[in-house]
Amino acid sequence: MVAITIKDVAALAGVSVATASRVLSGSPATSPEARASVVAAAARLDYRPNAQARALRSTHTESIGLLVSDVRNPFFADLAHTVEQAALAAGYVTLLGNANERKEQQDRYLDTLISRRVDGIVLAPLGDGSGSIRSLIQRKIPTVFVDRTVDGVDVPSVTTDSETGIRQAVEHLAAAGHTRIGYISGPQAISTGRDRFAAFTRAVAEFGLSQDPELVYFGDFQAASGSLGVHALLELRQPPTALLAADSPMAVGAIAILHKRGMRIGRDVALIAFDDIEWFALLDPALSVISHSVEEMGRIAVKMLLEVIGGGTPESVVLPSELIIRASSAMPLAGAAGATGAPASVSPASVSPEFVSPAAGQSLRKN
Amino acid sequence: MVAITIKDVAALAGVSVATASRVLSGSPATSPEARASVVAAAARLDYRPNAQARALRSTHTESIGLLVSDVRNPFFADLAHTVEQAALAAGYVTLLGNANERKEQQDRYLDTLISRRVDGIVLAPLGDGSGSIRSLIQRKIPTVFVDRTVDGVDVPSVTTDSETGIRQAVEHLAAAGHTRIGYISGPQAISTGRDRFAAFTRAVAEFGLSQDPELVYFGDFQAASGSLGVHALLELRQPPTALLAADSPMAVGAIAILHKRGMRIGRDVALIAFDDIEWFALLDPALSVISHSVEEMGRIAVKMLLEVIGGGTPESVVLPSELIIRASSAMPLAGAAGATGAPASVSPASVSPEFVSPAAGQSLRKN
DNA sequence: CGTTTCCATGGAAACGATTCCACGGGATGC
DNA sequence: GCATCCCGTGGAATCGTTTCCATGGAAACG
Repeated sequence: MVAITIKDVAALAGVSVATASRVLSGSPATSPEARASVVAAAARLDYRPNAQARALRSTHTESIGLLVSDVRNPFFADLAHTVEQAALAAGYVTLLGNANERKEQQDRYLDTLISRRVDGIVLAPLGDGSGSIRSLIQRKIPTVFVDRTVDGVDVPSVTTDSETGIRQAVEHLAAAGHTRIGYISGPQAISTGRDRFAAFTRAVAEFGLSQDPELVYFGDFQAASGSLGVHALLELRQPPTALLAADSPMAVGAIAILHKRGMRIGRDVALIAFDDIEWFALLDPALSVISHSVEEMGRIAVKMLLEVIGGGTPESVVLPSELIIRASSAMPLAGAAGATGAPASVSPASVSPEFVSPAAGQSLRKN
Repeated sequence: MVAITIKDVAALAGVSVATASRVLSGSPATSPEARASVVAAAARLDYRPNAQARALRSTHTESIGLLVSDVRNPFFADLAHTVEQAALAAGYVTLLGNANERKEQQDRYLDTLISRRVDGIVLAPLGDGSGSIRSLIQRKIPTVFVDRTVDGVDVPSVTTDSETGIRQAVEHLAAAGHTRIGYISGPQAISTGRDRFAAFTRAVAEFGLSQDPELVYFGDFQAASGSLGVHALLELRQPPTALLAADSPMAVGAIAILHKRGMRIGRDVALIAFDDIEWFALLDPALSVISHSVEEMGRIAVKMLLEVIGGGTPESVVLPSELIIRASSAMPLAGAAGATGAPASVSPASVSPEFVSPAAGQSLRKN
């Protein structure tokens, strides 16, 4: 770790450090000769400016922080990817942190991002406005929330309107004759967990389905709780005939346990997941999902953050969600009144043909 | 962004900055009274030390960099997670970068990590030893390679022994009567791409299977190329009866295109993927995989990096891989000589859906 | 030709922390 | 009771860079 400093460059180039600095940071007040020799010297020594020192003096770092709540959740992995690409295009490098759905870790990362003086932060927040989130606001560090919000904290955000998609899903299940829908909810400490649960509650009431509180299992947005949720719901005296999972990892956990119990998805039980993940369409039966655009969310979040950094105060954006019906929920409930009843007129938002076509519907052997 | 510095804390506490610094960094040479008042002042002002300034003076930052080649690849997402947890346990915070399988992005991230003076770097390298990797070595920045290596660059690494798993997979397919295995390879510019391809070539020769070079498609480890690969392989005059994908995203791409073409995995064509991803077992048929432990890889990588930071020179570690047989490859090739291993010279071209017997095993119909 | 303007340059201050060094006073040793 | 040691403390140097300010020489102008 032998350090090569700007002094070495200046010495080799035969100029002062001030001139070397000017050349290296592209100040116009330099002569061609100085420029040439400094550039040559820097290249020859493979000089890398010390970002700490640079950031200490000037107050921007050309970097942003992105703190997601779980990298292993494909939704956030995709989000990380799009945010990073968008930021790169704008000349910023993205430091990615993983809160792992834990408040202490979120606080810890937030602290390091703050003390590393990133120019701005894109955050999928967790918990309430206490702890490091409060500091973030007080310090007026440019921040935008993504996917989630925090009550009482006034920060521009990009979120999804869960209401529409969930309403469509419930409507669709009701039309297929389901009256008892099991809901695997996210935690109520997270805005998306609350919003989606509220939307579900309203939809169930609206379509006259069972409001039995036992039909709701509160998970933590991670896979294991999806398994536990299915387990609990299927043990009920009157188990649900359809399941709705509030995010994709919980859906994965749900599918795993359904397999293990020998339940056939799409026949013995319908399943719909919030979040559209590439390979959900590859499952057999393909999984019906409530889809929303990660790419757009990431792109807009970066755009908004740049606005905040530039001193603006952008309006929050709410992106739409929509139901995509595939085979996991396409079949009417066996023996249900629904097949003959009025709800048959319900027309779902969108059906992607390739996933419910006879080709995909052909029988595949299962192990 | 009003800055609260240690000066403010010292002033409020009524001590000098030197004393404040000592208290805040836990130096023993402080009096209880000083400690109390400084801590109180810091809390009251919500003081966060400026990491830049701190790192400028002391030469360590308590942070490591982790540069993965593709966050959206679940293998790397999992790796990121385990590395991050292991590092956190050791008191380091992890800055995650995503090279997106592109050398320029890798160089760019490496540069920023270097100039931010991380204490060490865990890198899944890309390309040859040129560019920023060279700088890394020259500067003697503690580094360990993970998953991949770079020829001619002497850095401790944690990798997987692809040979065993791939040999098992080929043996297994040969035993099932397959003679033409299509291989969807990774790029030859990446060590794992080369190693796995070489292992495949050797295994195919060893078991007397077709060495037709047309049976190999060179992809780029990303999903789209898996689709292209399947497409190309199935268009051959003599298409393969089994497919082996060198990583999981390409396997996903492969599955998608197989579905679209109406090919039934496990019956019309066998499929095995390198990398075990949680939900591969949830597919129907469940996917046979060559498995290796991400958790261990991440844990060991961090342990080795800490050793290097501490001045040691740990030995490189090679982790085992093993075949896990599931339904996607479990069925013997119809009309083949059988599972005894003697590969008969049955023309694979004769295999088409019509000839596949309704099958042993509990065949489940799908909706 | 003399004065002003311009501009590349170097010296030095500043950023916010850590840390070396010197100092003073209380406790200790003889 | 005097010299020594220890220890908490403050002043100041330091890390590597940017940037303000002064300088001096060349160009431009009258």
